Amino acid sequence: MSQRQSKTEEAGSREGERRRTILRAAIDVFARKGYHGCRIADVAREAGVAYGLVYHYFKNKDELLETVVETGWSGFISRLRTVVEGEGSSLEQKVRGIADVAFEAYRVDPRAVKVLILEVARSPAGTQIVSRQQAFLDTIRMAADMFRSAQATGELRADLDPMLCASLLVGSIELGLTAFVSGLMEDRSPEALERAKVQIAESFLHGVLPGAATSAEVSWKQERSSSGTRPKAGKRS
Amino acid sequence: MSQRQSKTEEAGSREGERRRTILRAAIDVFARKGYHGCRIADVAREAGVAYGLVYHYFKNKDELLETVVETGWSGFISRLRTVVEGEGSSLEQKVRGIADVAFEAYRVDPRAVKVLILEVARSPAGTQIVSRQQAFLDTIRMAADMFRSAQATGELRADLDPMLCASLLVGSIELGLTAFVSGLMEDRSPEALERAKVQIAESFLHGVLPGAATSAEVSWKQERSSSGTRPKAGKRS
Amino acid sequence: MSQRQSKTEEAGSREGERRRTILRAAIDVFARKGYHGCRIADVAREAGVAYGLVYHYFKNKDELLETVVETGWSGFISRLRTVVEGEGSSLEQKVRGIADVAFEAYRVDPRAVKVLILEVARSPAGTQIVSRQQAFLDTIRMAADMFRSAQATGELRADLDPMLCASLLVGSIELGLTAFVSGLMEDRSPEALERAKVQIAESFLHGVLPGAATSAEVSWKQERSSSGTRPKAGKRS
Amino acid sequence: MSQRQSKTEEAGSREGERRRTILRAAIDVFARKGYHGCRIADVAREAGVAYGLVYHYFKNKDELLETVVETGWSGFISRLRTVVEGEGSSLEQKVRGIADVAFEAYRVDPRAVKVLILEVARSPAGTQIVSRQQAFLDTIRMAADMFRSAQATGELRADLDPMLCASLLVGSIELGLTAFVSGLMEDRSPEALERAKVQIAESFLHGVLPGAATSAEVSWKQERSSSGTRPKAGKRS
DNA sequence: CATGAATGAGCGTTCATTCAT
DNA sequence: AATGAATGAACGCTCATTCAT
Repeated sequence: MSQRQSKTEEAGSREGERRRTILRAAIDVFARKGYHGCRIADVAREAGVAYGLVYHYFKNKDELLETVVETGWSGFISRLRTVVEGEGSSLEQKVRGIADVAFEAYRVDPRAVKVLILEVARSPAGTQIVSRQQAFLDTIRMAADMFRSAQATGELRADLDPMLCASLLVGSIELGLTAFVSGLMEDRSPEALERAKVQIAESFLHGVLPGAATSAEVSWKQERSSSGTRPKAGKRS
Repeated sequence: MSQRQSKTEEAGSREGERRRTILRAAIDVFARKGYHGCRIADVAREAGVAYGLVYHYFKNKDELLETVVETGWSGFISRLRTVVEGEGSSLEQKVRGIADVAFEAYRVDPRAVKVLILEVARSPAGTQIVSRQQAFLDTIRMAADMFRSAQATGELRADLDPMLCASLLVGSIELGLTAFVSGLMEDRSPEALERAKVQIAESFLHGVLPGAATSAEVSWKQERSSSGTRPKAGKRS
Repeated sequence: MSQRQSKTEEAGSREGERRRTILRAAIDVFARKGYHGCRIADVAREAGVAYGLVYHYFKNKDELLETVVETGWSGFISRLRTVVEGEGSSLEQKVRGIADVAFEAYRVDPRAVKVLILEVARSPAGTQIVSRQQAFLDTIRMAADMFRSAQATGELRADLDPMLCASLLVGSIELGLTAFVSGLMEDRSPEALERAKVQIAESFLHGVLPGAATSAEVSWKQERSSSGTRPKAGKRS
Repeated sequence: MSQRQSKTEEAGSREGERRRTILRAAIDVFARKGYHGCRIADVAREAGVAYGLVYHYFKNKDELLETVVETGWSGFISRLRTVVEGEGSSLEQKVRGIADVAFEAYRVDPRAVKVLILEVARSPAGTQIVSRQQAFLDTIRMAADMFRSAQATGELRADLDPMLCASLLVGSIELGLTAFVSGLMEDRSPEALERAKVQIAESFLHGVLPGAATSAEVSWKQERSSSGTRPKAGKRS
């Protein structure tokens, strides 16, 4: 930001570059072979740096994963929080916002999402360093709080368990993304992603909201039912 | 059951007993520490047998997991298939049946379900022996087929992607179970499980079915709002 | 020898049969895969008996080899001793007799010879149980004694080291046999073996005897140049 | 040799130094306890390096032996080839040259020769990696070719099998060396070695050459009978 | 900072040997 | 005698981590 940076800052940015290279390599390798299935050497090779350099920037293999997770997760969480805490927006908008954030994260960096899903979301409690395990659960809790508040304002049916609603939403989104990650969905175009996002959000809302139809439902149904060739997607004819 | 068993059966059952003991121990240990986080010694200790005996019954650590998975999965899948292929039952019934099977499996053997979820459903493709990875995807595909057929008969809205519907259903159930597995749900009583199951199925159906209310919805809502003792659950044989 | 055998002897012979079966299997397996390269299970399978039975007849794996060696070697050594100590026979006759014994042993049981050569003749001193190592060296020493005596009677040139003579003879015979064992000699017919035996003996005698030609040399040369049917071999009982 | 070495050479020699240290240790340990009788830990301890370093330089235990063999054997074979293909030298000279090479190799590094003899020359075919088994057989084949050529020029009697001649020569030399390796020969002084070498070569030549006496025989006999360091066998004064 | 050689604990697997039946 | 399940020490190999340069 300032015109001149101190030496430390310059070094920091240069150092940061290396650090980021390694982090990037770690994400790719973790996504490809999994945390347990790869060696530090794989990360170093992928990053094009010397073996030992990884240990200059990261205390150990675990911290490497920890950092990958925190980096990826913190951005995700903060964006999520912005959506969830958004004053003046309805539950509907918030739910759609959550789906937006998740699918956008996947669009921007699918491999990072894969790592977050595979290595963070699940994996035995015993092995887990607290922060990792917590990260994922916190997301669900955050959503649960949102649903609890919505119940207080009457936006959500009172007979539903907020924690379960959160699990359903997150589970739907996660397995929706997993369908792409795993190759179950053959069409991985941006349009297909967009459609999936909408279906997930609308189905969920439809399932849990008190009223019959959501406000966005009309346009959604119209869009979907009017033509078979997606006249509006435009991009890839 | 019969008064006398043939020698083969006796021997078979005796040998099978040990084998099953080890398998059981493997499930518990895998559930507790994860496949990568445990050693063969842990399994042996848990089973109360000598180190080498594990290798008498299983070729190696991987085959041990493979067997755990196949054993647990095959029963699950066959029960699932029975539900999905059930002639004369509506989509609604099938969806509820799927939730029944999944939650019943969890009720009977939560640790086995945990292993199946953690070690099978996800984990890097590279490491995976085909059968493992496939097992989970096949489940989703089976559900997708079910939804495709339902679209043909008009039971499911034509504007939904069947594969995505399958992902949503499976994802909802899986994360619902994960909420219990991970401890997010504090109340793990049979009643709480039952409630969760119903909520998941109904929310999903609500979300994707063409009509406004499902046939079970009235009683469901009543049940929920009137008492916590499930006066009507009835189903469970 | 007697008309009736005691129970013990009968049992002994039945027991001996099993024992011999296992021993035979051990020889074959050792010959095929080597002592270190095979497991007790291999021997048991080859013999068609149960795993544990091997341990009824032999204390451990090492004793099994020990027994193979002693059995095979003792007969060989005693036949050798008969030849070497033969009163009234010349050095020439003794040397030819040694070659006879060795090649006959190979003709009768090539695999046993292979084991003796591979597992006994050589192998690091440290590992060796005394008897094994000694067996082979004793053979050489026996031959050395023979040569020493022959020097005393003037049958062998005085300027040769008897121990070395023994090594040469044994080495020639052994590598001659190895040529067959290893497949270097393509023609493994009895005639080819016979010819090899003669060449080895004659070349050795030629090389170390004082005189120009050995007494058998004329007939040998004639035999070689005239016909392949060994008109004179005669010896073989 | 040059005053300055390039960095690469320095590094190469430093890395090579460690590698050679381990190789040296492997030779010594293999010679002492045999390939099967020693553990990697023994090699590491002998070399004075950490366990894992062995695996830094060699892929596995087998490659370690393979390298020992190839290193030792290649030099031996190439020297042998020089002798065998030597233009203008007679069969006599070549045979003596072969003995020279073999005994010189033993003089320079008896333990390496021991390993080559024990672990390479013999050992069950199944276990053998091709190169090992082949190495030894190639040596015999090389000698066989030499003898075949000698027959064509009349230097060797036509009635002898060249392959067998090769086996005899190699066998004589090998067991001659074995006599030293195994301790059968008590006197292992350079002079004793020299005498053994001469006796082996002369006896062999005597045995297979067409003429009565070899050209070197006179001097050989004189040397043996005249010299003051052992007037007449006299055992070990 | 950068490199990669060096270290050694950890773990999967083998297999000789014992033992209950 | 015969069987094969049970035992556990032994050992090869991996790989996270440290260290000298």
